Amino acid sequence: MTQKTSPKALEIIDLARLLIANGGYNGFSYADIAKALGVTNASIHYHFPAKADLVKAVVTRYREESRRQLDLAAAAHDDPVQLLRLFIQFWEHCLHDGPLPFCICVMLASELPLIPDAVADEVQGHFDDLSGWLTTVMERADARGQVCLQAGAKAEARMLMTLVHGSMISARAARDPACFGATAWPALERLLINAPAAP
Amino acid sequence: MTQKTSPKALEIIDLARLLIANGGYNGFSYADIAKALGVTNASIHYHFPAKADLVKAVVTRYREESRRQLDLAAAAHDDPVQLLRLFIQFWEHCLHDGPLPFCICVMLASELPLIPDAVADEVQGHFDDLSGWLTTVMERADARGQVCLQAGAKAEARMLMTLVHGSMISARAARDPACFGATAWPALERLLINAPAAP
DNA sequence: TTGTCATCTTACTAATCAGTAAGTAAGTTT
DNA sequence: AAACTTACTTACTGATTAGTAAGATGACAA
Repeated sequence: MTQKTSPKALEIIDLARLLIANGGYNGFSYADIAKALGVTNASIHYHFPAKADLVKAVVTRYREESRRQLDLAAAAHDDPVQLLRLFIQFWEHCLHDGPLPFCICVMLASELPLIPDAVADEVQGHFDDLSGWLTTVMERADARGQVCLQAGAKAEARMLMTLVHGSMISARAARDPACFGATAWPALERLLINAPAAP
Repeated sequence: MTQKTSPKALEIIDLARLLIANGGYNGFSYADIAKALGVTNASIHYHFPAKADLVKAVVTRYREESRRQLDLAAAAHDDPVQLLRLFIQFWEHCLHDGPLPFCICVMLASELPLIPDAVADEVQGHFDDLSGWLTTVMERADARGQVCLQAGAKAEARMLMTLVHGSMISARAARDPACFGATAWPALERLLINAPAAP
C-alpha cells in the first residue's frame, strides 16, 4: 500500500511545484516554503527528509496529474485534432493566467546534470508519457486522414512536444506569454490537411 | 573605449559558461570556479564584483561569439539551406563532443524570473539575434525557391529556433544526445522543397 | 488512563553562499 | 625614486543552505 499523502504535505508539494516552475531545483529553499506556509523549516523536513525527496514527490504528482488530465481529455473528445488544439490551449492558458506558469519537467530537464538521479528518472518518464500520448493522438488523426505525418506519427509527436517546450522557453526569454502561441499554433496548423476552422 | 578583458577574466568567463550550461545561474558558485582555476574566491570578485556582473559578461561574450560565427558562416557559404544544416550540425556536435554541452541562453531563459535584469536583457537579445539571422537565411532560401515557408520567413525562423532549443531539452531529458538530431533534422527537412541529398 | 502515533516546534549544526577589507608583490609611469 | 596600477592573497563577515535532535501538543485507541 502506498502511503496516503497528508494535506500539509500536499500544500508543500503544490507550493514547491510553483517555486520550481519559477526558478528550478536550486532556485528555491526550504526557508522559502516555510515562510510562505507559516510553518517551520523542520516541519518540511518531517514530511520530506531531503530536498530530493520533496522534488521527487512534486514531479511524481505532476506526472500523475498530467496522465489523468490527458486521459480525461482523450475520453471526452472524439476528434484527435481537437485534442492537439486543447493541448496547446492548455499551456497557452497556463503561461498567461494559470497557477503553473511553466512546465516543471522542462525546467528540471535543462538542469538535469545537477539533478538527483531519482528525480531525473521521473523527469525522463514524463517526457515519455507525453510523447507517447501525442503519438497515439497523431495515429488516430492520421487514420482519419486529418493530418500529414511526413516523418511518421512518433517523430511528429516528438517534434510537436519539443516545439511546445521550446515555445515556453521563447516566451520566457521574450518576457511575453503571447510568444508561446506565435510558434506553437503554426506548428500545429502545418500538420493539418484540410483544417476546418475551429468552432 | 571598452575595457580590454584580461586573460584571467577570460579564463573565469569560459569556465563560468560551462558551469552555467550544466546547471544554470544558481547551479554554480564562486567557490567552484576558484577551486577549478586554482585561485581564491576573492580574486574572482576582483574581476567581477558581483555574480550578476560575471554572468552578464558570460552572456555578452557568448552573444559576440555567436554573432561572429553566424556572420562568418553566412559569408563562407552561398547556399542558405546549407547554412541551416550547419546550424543544426553545430549544436549536434556540441551536444556530443563540444566544450559547450548546452546553450546557456536556453538555460538562463528557463530560469528568467530569478535572473538579474541586466542578464535577462542579454538573454533576450541573443534570441532576437539568432531568430533575426535565421529569418534572413530563410528569406534567401525562399528567394531561390528552396523552401516552403508556410507561415512566412519570420515565423518559420522562430519555429526552427524554438524547435532546436526544445530538442536540446529533449536530449537532456532522455540523457541521450542523439535525441537532438531525431527531432531537429526532420524539422528542417520538412521545410525543403526539392532536397538534394547533402554531400 | 495510559500509551501510541502523527504532526509539529524550538533550538541547533556544519557547510556554503556572495561579498568585503586590508594588505602585498610586481610591473609601469612620471 | 616616488607614485600609481594591476592582479592578486589572507582573513574575514553575515546571511543562508540543507539537515538534525529532542521535545511539545493533540487526537485517538486500548
